[in-house]
Amino acid sequence: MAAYDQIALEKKWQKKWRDDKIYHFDFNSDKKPYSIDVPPRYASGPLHAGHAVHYTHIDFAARYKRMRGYNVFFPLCFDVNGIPIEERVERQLNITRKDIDRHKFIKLCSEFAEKNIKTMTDQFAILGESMDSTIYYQTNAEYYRRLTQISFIELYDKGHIYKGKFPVNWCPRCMTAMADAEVIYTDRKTKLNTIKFYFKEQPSEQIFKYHSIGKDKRGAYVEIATTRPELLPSCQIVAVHPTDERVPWLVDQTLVVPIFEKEVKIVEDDAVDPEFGSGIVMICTVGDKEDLNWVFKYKLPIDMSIDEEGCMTEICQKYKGMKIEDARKAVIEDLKKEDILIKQEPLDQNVGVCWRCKTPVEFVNAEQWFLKTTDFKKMVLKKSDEMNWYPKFMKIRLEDWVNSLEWDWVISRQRYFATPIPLWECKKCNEVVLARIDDCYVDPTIDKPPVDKCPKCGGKLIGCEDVFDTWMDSSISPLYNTFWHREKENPQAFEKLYPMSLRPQAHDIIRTWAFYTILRCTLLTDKKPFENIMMGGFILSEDGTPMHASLGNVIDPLKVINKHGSDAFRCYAASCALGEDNPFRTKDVVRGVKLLRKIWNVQQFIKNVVKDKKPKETELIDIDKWILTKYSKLVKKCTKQMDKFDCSQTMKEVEYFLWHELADHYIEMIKTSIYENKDIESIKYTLYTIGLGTLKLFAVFFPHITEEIYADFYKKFEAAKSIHISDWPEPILVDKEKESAGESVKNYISQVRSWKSEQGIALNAPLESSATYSTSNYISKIKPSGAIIKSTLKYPDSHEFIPRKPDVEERITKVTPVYSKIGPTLKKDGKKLVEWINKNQDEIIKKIEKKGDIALSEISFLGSDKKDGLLKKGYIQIQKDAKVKGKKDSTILSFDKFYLELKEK
RNA sequence: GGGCUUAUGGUCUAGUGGUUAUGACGUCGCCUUCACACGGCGGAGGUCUCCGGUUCAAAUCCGGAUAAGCCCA
Repeated sequence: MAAYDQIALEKKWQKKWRDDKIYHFDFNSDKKPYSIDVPPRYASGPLHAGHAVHYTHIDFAARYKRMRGYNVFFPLCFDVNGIPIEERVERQLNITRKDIDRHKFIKLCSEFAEKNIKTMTDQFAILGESMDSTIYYQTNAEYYRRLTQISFIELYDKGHIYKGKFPVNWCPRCMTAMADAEVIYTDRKTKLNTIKFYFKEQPSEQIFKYHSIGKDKRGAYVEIATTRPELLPSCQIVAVHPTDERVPWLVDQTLVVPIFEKEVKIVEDDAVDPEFGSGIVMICTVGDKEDLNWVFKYKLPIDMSIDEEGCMTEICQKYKGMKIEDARKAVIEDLKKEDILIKQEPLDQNVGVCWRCKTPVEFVNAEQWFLKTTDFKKMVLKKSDEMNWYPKFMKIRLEDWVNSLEWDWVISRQRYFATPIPLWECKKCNEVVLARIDDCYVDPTIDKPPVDKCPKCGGKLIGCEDVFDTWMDSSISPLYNTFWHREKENPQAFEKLYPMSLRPQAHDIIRTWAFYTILRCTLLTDKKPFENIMMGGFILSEDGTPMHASLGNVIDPLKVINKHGSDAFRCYAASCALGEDNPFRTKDVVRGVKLLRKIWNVQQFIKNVVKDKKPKETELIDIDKWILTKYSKLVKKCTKQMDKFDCSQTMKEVEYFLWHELADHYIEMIKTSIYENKDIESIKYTLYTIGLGTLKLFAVFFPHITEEIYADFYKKFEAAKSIHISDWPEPILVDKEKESAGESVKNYISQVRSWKSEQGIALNAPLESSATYSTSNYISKIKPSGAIIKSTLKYPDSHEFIPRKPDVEERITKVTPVYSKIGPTLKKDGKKLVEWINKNQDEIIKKIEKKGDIALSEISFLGSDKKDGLLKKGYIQIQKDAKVKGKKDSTILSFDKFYLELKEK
């Protein structure tokens, strides 16, 4: 027997596949293309087990389609722009991007990413992913960024881009916009100030019975608690929770903001925490993230109290120009003087600060570029309807997102490591000059504009320093993959490849990657970007928490693979249901190891039986027709399931078939025939066909071991040089009669085996059984396989199969109702009948033993005069005594559907 | 707070209205059998999260509750 070393054979094949270019996408092929819009892996670090599972799922689809005869486009790609990489570089070197030269910083980011790309490329190979590395891209390359820029220029020309103001996180000390990821939260002690907001008009007297509402010489007021009194000038509304008992008195009333004398309305809103302060809160533009939601919900004006330098703005009147902290002190002093401050209490607060300098983060208004999205909701929904979603419910998430859109997409970022926005602006009149499409890729911070000076006023043109949101790059991946605007490289490719066949992705980025891709690609091409979209779920850690680097619970797939092998890891991956969250289980990998060994052993058996000649189709014995029918049904089912990307179910089915139907039943049954060289041609043909077929079904999941077995045995008889470019198996035959006969033989053997086990008789011990009795129908099913039954169960050769009842006294022990028959026909009466059957057991048994059945007309409440009986109608099932008397010198055992006569010892 | 999803033996999981709920891991018992003891055969182990409803019949359909996951620019 060949030695089995999973780890060694995996290494061998990974190298060979690379050398032989097995997974090559052929641009000149006549085969139908199947193009996969692979998620470009983000280059901020190596893969963890979650990523590994996700890409393995994509690989299953790629391998399946390849075996189905498609020319599979499965690129290797990486996403290499944006904040997380910048952030990691900054943290590693403990600098900010503003500390060093812009282009030097970009280079550091790029070097950091390249290192990770190299690691991940190796990881993909080790995982056995069948990507074609000759179709490669990374999103920070000029060839890719060029397309991002061209897409922007086209969208600009179509009028979908505009410039506007939008609040952004801002560190007043570093003087820079910040991404959410750069904001960290720390606990801080601050003061909660309770302030009087006077009513504009005197409210009804009844209101004063409630808490936090008062009256002084200046009039009636409500108490509002705030930690940020310096934001009073940008207070826009005041809100209470809808269940608050004061709602009827407060909502729609007008209050006057102290000091600034601004009038604001009171609204009711779920988002108010009734436990905080007085339960009445002021909403300012814009103090924190929550305020931003209010802004869009109530369409509030974005008047800012704080500017980019952390100073108070124009609207703060006499506080204008003060630093935030100074302004707060001054406002509190003034409130005290006016007797408007009721109290100050210490408060523990969780506040967002700049990760580096720990200064509290503010929101400031910044000039931003927008891509219109709210105008295209219907278009996106229509395109998403034109795609097949797997699983379907994921589409609802996209729809809900699209329907909830309230503002357009801010596509500019004040960052460095990303695609530059390809435009220049006039210093004097703000006129925008776009780059020429032919000049892209351009970097306006280095490159000259296409015209020397402003075409409108002759002013100086300044290169745009903003860059694009990373999603601007990744959301045109279908356009890059299909050679959009790259006709020179490959003139027919776009026509041939767009829309792409499959978008695989994870469900957490539906609102980003899926949405933006559908939006942009449709705006640019009028067609949907892909036909099918497959959503992977999350891989949780062993303890059930989601796997995140920050939680410290990530599992390194290479550690698992070094110990158990990639195929075993892929077995775990295959067991993860599509679209659902799956906890990682080392146990499941170990189970994979067992399955692989089983596959290996079964295949060794087949090889030893079939030997060195490919078996020809021949006259088949019953048992072969049985297993071939089951196998053919398996192939059909697997094909159907794989078409729906249901890998977990497919692997389960193949595994069950191989391990139980084939190994435990079929092989056990035919062993003696092989040793005795009986029916050998039929068996060889069956073993070869099913051996190769199941190996192919498994090849999608376990590329290494299947290739090894294929190369070692089947390849010399088959055309394909690798199992992975061989054809997906076809059903061989479906013979319902023989299938049912085979099932009877299987059940017969398994029942007698169980009985032997119960009796403590070794399974291979001889059993002195002289005859099997049953109905002629049953006997005709199992008798042709009599030799197999005898040899498997170790009966003597003289054992007979007799088509009649043995000479026994039968006794009915129980009559049970058959609900599936009674219910649908009798409906409400069915309940009574069931009750009656269970109550009158003895009577029913007696009658049946006497007359054979009970007529429905005998059961009074049914009111039936029909002659049909309970048994005839199938309303009841009879259970018989397991122990029956036999003839002299013998015992007769009763099994389900047959009797077995044993010689008395 | 909103949307979507999930809840099944100790653990993970299949389950498509039909009453005895699938399989794996673990566990217990038996069996060296010539592909495999990392194997085979068998057993024990379940109020199908909870509360209502629809139905002759609900793990399954509907409503509500609870808990968990993802997303909410």
